[in-house]
Amino acid sequence: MSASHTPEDVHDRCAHCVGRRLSVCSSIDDCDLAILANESSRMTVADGRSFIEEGAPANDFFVVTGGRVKLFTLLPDGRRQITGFAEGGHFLGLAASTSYAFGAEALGGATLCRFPHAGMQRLTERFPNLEHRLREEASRELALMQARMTLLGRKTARERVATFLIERCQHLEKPDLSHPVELDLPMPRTDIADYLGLTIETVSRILSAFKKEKLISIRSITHITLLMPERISTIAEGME
Amino acid sequence: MSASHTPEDVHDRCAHCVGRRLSVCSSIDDCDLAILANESSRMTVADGRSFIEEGAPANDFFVVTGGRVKLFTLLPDGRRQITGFAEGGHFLGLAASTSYAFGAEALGGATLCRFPHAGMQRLTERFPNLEHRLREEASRELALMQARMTLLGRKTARERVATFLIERCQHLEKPDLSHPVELDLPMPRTDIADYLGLTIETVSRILSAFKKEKLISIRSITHITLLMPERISTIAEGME
DNA sequence: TACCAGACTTGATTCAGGTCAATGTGATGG
DNA sequence: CCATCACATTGACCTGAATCAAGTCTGGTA
Repeated sequence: MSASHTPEDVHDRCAHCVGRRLSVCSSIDDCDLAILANESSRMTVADGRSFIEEGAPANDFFVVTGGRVKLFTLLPDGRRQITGFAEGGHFLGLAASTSYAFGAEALGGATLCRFPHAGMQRLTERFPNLEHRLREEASRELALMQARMTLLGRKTARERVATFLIERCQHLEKPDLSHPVELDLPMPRTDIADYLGLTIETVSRILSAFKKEKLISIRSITHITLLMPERISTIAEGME
Repeated sequence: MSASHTPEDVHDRCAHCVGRRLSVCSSIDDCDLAILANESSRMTVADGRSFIEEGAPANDFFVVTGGRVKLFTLLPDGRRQITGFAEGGHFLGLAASTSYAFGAEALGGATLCRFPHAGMQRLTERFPNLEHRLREEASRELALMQARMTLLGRKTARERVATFLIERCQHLEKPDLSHPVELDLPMPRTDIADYLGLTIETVSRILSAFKKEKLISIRSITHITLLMPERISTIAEGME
């Protein structure tokens, strides 16, 4: 235990963390939380600041404990593919062997919990269930990526934007497509475009088209209401 | 031990399998091979036959022990995205929660080793290292998918085809881009197109263009020689 | 040897989405 | 309250890849 924390402090840090509810940390018993806390450290990242460099040696895992981050890969000439957005509870760093396969930066400020690989290994040795939980996390991510590859390889711009809107719905606590849904889109259009493999102009045009078709209403740049979520979902699946 | 196999048989089945060298099975000691064999069963799949149905309950893992398979997802109207090709040693089935996130079928005939989830769980309980190995496998796959998303979202047709050719090189035993490389492309153009998010016409045209530019020579439909692998690699990275 | 079917290539044309260029909007600070 | 700046929208035009439509090649078979 460090000089700056009593065991109580350390225990509490993990006990009240979103990761405790949502992430891999749930596989550790209350009584062992101090061990978990001792292998991890908190950090905050300011808006737009990068905390994982693509290609850098992969030394840490991260859990997003607050705010949002974006994950991306770059081509040498600067073209960017955003491979995902992550928020509270999301586990980061599995897509890496010796070096990270992606970069990551905060989207409007984020807090993270960092687990050095060595510490994580001590944890998995002590709590075998954690290793299983990590694999589950990787599996979930793999399944998502299958869908995203289909989006990028085979869907039209309209279908991509519709899929994005529906995805956002499903990140809400009670996803329900049978009634209008209010969405907050915290990322700029550039990020949406780079996530969907489109340009900002195309994203903008399609949102405008959806508005004209009364599928959505745009209350402000970040605040969109899906008026007919089920129709949008149909478009998203390419069945329109 | 079953009626049809002596323990020796069972042991040998795993001992001489490519999975033993290349796949997750390498995390189990020689002396325990019989246990591994007892939790798995061999199967062969004829060319074009499907053995994983997208959306079906995920009950098994598979190791490719011979031949090749293709993995894909479908849209309701039949558009297809091939998410990967797998050959000897490849572990399949991690991209699934309760149901498979992808379909799989043999490409020119394949042999597989099937591990029911229940049996795999018994194995991971007995051999904790195996669970770690599964996670590594998932991480490797995740890293590959990052690159594939960038290809599908941000690369031009020319860059995609070049990337595909270079990827094929790297599947050879001694990848070396400093000299001409002979490649065998066992998949039809349709599969290449569905893998790259293009049409067969575009794939065909670009291969023809590469031929005209003396970057490759096409000895037969399946047999291509990369004359200037490093130039192709440069194109693949978008730096041409 | 000729025929056929399926896979591939090539060419002509179209079109979805990109590019380039204004214009609009809304938050911040003087 | 206006100027500024970054971001978003809209419009005109262009282009890379899709689509549509012939050919061509290959291997199997009779």
